[in-house]
Amino acid sequence: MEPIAQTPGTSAAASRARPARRQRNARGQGARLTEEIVSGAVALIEAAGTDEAVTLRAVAREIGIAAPSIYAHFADRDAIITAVVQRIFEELTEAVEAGMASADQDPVSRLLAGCDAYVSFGLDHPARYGALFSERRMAAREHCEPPGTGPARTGPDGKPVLEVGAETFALLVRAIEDCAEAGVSASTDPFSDATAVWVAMHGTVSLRRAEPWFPWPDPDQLIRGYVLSLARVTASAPRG
Amino acid sequence: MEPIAQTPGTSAAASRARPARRQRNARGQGARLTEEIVSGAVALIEAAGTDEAVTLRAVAREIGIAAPSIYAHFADRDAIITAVVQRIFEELTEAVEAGMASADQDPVSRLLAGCDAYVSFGLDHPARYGALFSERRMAAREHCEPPGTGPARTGPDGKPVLEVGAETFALLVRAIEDCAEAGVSASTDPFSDATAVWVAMHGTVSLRRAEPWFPWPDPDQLIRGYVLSLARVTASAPRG
DNA sequence: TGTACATCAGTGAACGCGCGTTCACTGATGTAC
DNA sequence: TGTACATCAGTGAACGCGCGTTCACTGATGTAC
Repeated sequence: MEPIAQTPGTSAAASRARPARRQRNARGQGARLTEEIVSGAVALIEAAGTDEAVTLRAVAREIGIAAPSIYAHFADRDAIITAVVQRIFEELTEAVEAGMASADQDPVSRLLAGCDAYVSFGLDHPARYGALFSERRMAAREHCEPPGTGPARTGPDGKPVLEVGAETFALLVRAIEDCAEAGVSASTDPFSDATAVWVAMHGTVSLRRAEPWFPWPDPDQLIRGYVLSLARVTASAPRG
Repeated sequence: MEPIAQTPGTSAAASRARPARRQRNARGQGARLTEEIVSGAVALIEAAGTDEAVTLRAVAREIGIAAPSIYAHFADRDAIITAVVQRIFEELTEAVEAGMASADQDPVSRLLAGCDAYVSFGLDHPARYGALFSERRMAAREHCEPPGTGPARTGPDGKPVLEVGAETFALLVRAIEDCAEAGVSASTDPFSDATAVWVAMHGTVSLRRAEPWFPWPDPDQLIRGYVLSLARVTASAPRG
């Protein structure tokens, strides 16, 4: 019997039978394990509902390697968390882009669809979303950048550079700009108005998760009401 | 030399010299330690910036007792967290009440002052505020109430009963009701509008804490803009 | 007023656990000659 | 084509730590007689 390539652990129920010795990656493919470590960490977050579950040993167990093997790919636990947050922000950005792409072409519909996708991502994947703004993630960031790096850095376009979640926020700004250019929003400062919309969406997701017993209104209605108002939309979207 | 009564540890810098044997509480005063445990836990949260710092041993160290002594007062760690959250919500309610009390008598001023106090509490005490909505607190709640307790419970007045933070939220609802009754708000559903304001305030505090590098606008202006709009205030406040 | 005793408010040692991290190592894969 | 060797991609045992929790205990405080 020849050894059979083992699918990397996709079960976060780590208490199953210890998997057989994993087949090692081929010569130049060591970086593949880097991705598996991140995926394993995300699986743990999803299973436990919190990024507190991401420990070196738990991740190693999850993907069927020995714990010290991680050190060849990440300096420490915080580095894993940082990579996980980047991965999840990419997923969030993709979700928002997909939502916008599936909407009608008019800018208000696209804005609403994007916001709807953001909130839906947060409500459908509360553990993932929570990891984006968790205390552990903040602790991980502190390791990366020493204090006194200076205030908001600005990019080549003169606008402030967002460190994480930049792409996601940029989609929102752009969507409001499109509305303003199309004459269906009175926004004169899309960046500020996008900030307001972001605050409302994050508050919605975050509070709903923290207070599930509260009689929350339907998120769709809420989003529609908030977003249209905060993005200063003047013309109603084509169909309801 | 007689033993000197020791002030309960108010220093969260737990690495100081081990305090002398603490003087025990008098006969019927055992409950006093219950309060000290909660205070010690809050001090740890304040010092570490997160409620992850609240462990039985750390709390015991903080207030100068042996770890097992806690079991006479709390069933486990989650029970401490639950008590801490109650304590902090009381503080938040007091802060909002104090803010409202210091404002002018007109209802819009009182509403704005209350909201300002809420946001200020969150920004000035991020660790405390964070504990109110943390993942650990959610985990603690799960222990308390078994699933299937049913949906939103209603109190004697027929309104849904908020489990934690009920008083704080009630202040907000009342403030909007007062505006509506005084004819300076078009709100026909103060509960829903208070929910909207709550979401905006929580989003503001929560995101600011998670993304300190972002070029956030002045919180006062933001609150004023959000609250007046979301609470459907029709008349402007007396001065600025 | 004196004394035996119950109670209260804790203590100290110990358990088993999972954790981050280190260290020396293994053994398959590719490469130089 | 064969063989010695370097490299890569990991492993396994062990460390010291802080944790939640248990257990038997201590010793001051109050109370009954």
